[in-house]
Amino acid sequence: MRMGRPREFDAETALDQAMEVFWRHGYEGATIAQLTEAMGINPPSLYACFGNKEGLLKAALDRYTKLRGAWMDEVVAAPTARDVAERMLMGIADKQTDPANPPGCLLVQGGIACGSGSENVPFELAARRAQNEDQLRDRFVRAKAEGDLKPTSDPAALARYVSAVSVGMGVMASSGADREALRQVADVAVQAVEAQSAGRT
Amino acid sequence: MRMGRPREFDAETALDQAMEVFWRHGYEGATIAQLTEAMGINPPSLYACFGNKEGLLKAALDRYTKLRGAWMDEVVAAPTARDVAERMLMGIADKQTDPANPPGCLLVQGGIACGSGSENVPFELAARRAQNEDQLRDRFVRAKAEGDLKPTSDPAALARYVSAVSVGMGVMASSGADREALRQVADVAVQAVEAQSAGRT
DNA sequence: CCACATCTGTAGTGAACACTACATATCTGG
DNA sequence: CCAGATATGTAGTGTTCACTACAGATGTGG
Repeated sequence: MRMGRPREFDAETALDQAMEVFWRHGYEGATIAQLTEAMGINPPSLYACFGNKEGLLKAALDRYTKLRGAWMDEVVAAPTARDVAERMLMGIADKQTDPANPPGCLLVQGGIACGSGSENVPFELAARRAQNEDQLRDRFVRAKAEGDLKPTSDPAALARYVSAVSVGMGVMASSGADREALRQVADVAVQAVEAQSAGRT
Repeated sequence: MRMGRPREFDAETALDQAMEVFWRHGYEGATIAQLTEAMGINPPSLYACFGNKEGLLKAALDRYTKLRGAWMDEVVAAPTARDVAERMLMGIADKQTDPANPPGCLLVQGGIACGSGSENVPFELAARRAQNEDQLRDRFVRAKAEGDLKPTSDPAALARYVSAVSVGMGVMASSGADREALRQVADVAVQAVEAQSAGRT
C-alpha cells in the first residue's frame, strides 16, 4: 500500500482549535473560513481529513466527550449520591467558567436549534448529553441498591435532574454568569439530592 | 399628516408566525424566506414593518415575554416560596411540551451561540431571561422577610437556581423529553426549595 | 380629482456561504 | 530514480443568504 504525502498538521491539535470555534459560535455560526484559520490549514485539508463541516463537528464532539469522559469517571467514583451530585455540579461551575475555554458547554453551545439542512446537529448533541445522564443514572441505581438513596427515590429522575441543572448552568455561564454565581446554583441544587438520600426524614 | 396605503396584514398575527419559526430553527437557522412564507407576506413588507431580521426577532421576543408575563404574575402569586417554585417548574414542564408550540423555550431556542454579526442576539435573550429571574428573586426576598424561607437562605441564589432548572428543562424538551420526564425533574427540583423553607430542619 | 404618502409584489442586488478542480509538492514501494 | 498515492495552496464553483430598487396599487388631505 502506497502512503503518499503525509499531512503537515496534527489532527488533534487542529480539532482543539475547531472545538473552540464551534464552542464559541455554535455549529451554524461557525464558518469554514473561521475554522480553517483557527486550525491553521486550508479548506481542502479540512475536507480531506474530516469529510465536511458536520464531520468536523462530530470529530470535535468525539474529542470533547473523550476528554470529559475521564472527568465523569471521577465524578461517579464519589462515595455517595449526594457527593456525586456535588462533585459534578461544582466541577461544572468551575469548568464552565474556566478562562482557558469559551464559557458554557460545547454540548449546549454547539447548537440547540438549527436551520433546515442541519436538523440532526441538535440530535447529535443531545445524544452525547444523554450519555452523561445514563452514566449518572447507573450510579444512582447503585446508590439506591446500596441504601444510600431512599427506597422511594427515582434514580432516572435524579439523573435527569442533575443533567438539567448542568445544562442550565451552561447556558448561564455563556451569558455571563461568573463562577461564584454558578457555585451558588450548584449548592442549592445539591440539596434536592440530599433530600433523596437515606438518613434524612 | 398623510396616511398612505394601509398595511394589509395584522402585525401581531404575523409576529406569532415569525415567533414559531425562530422558536423552531433559532435566529440564525431561520431564513427570511421561511419567515415571510410563514407570515404570509413578502420581504419588503417585513422590512418596512420591522426594520431587519434582528428587529423582527426583538418584536417577536417582546410579544413572547408579554404573553408569558401574565403567567409569571400568576406564578409569583403563589402563597409560599415552595409553591412558587412548584407552580413555575410544573407549568414550564407543561408549556414546553405543549404541542401547540415548538418544544422548549423561545428564550433558549432563539440562540445560545451565534456567529459574527449576531453576537448581541444571545445577549438579548439572556436579558429577557434575567427579567424572569429578577421577578423570582423579588418574590423570594419577600418570602424570606415573611419568614417563609430560612434566615440563612439566599433569595438571589434560589431564583438563579429555579431559572437554571427552567432553562435546562427547556433544552431537554427541545431534544425530545416528554411531559412526564420534565415533571419528574420539576418534582426533584422543588425539593431543594423545600429544603430552604422554614419549618424544616 | 389631484398631490402625496405609504404599502405591496416582482425581480433582482452584492456578499458570504460550504465546498471543490486542479496543478504542484512530498511521501512510499520497487 | 521512477510510478503511484496522498496532501497542499490557489483560485475558484454554484447556491443561498439578508436585503432592496422600482413600479404599481391604495389610501388620506385639500
